[in-house]
Amino acid sequence: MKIASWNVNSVKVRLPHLLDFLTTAQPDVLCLQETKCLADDFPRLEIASLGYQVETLGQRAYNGVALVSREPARDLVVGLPGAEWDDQSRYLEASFGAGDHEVRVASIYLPNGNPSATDKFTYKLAWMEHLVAHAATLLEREIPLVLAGDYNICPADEDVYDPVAWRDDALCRIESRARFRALLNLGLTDAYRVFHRESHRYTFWDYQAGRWNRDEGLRIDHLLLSPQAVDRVAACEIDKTPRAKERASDHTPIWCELAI
DNA sequence: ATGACAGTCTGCGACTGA
Repeated sequence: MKIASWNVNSVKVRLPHLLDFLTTAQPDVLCLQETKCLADDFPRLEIASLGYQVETLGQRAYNGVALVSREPARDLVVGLPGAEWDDQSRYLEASFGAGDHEVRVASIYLPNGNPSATDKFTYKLAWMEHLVAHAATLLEREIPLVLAGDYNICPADEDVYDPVAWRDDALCRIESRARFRALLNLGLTDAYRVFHRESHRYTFWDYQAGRWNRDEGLRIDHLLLSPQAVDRVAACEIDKTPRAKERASDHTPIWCELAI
């Protein structure tokens, strides 16, 4: 089972690239973030024509997450449990497959948190603490679990093109990294680092200042795996193809293959 | 260098993002 994650920065604008990715990469489940549209406006027909169905939590103009899948999603959880005060569309979770083939998947759009001297940073940290608590609950199920999404966290300096310049940014602050490590300390594994030890591998490149052409980016999109998922993971790659296209998202997809 | 991004709608400038 191939599970991918991609912050598309508007699903309407990115629809041609999205259809292209579904056709070429053939994921079984694709987690989307920053869809930026209401559920009623989601381009379901075009996606359905490729044999995929959609579950989404959307809002106007900002945020928005979705699960695009070949099989129907089961036991949907809409919004981050325990964070019912959050009115932003940032979390969607469901099961795919049945019995020994069941995988629980979440599409996560974690708050950015900048500027880090404001309540936006407080909101990010609070949101992360709820995510840690919920992840602990999910891990008790002892099933394959993939927490996929735009975490807006660079786990280490090697995940940043210029760690000194980014040191005080909400994506790199020690408070943000500590909470990301709290997820790992629960027993979750960063799927990309199972297969790749190289520094300077990115999933995001800012639109400004020629960051893409200079390969100056950030690794902020992650697939976190439960022990039962790590036992089955066969590959994890960042697909840079979509980022190179005209009118691209500033993020590019990351995917993993589970032997399920 | 009076610059150099992209998306949305409160819409032709402001807000948000990373």
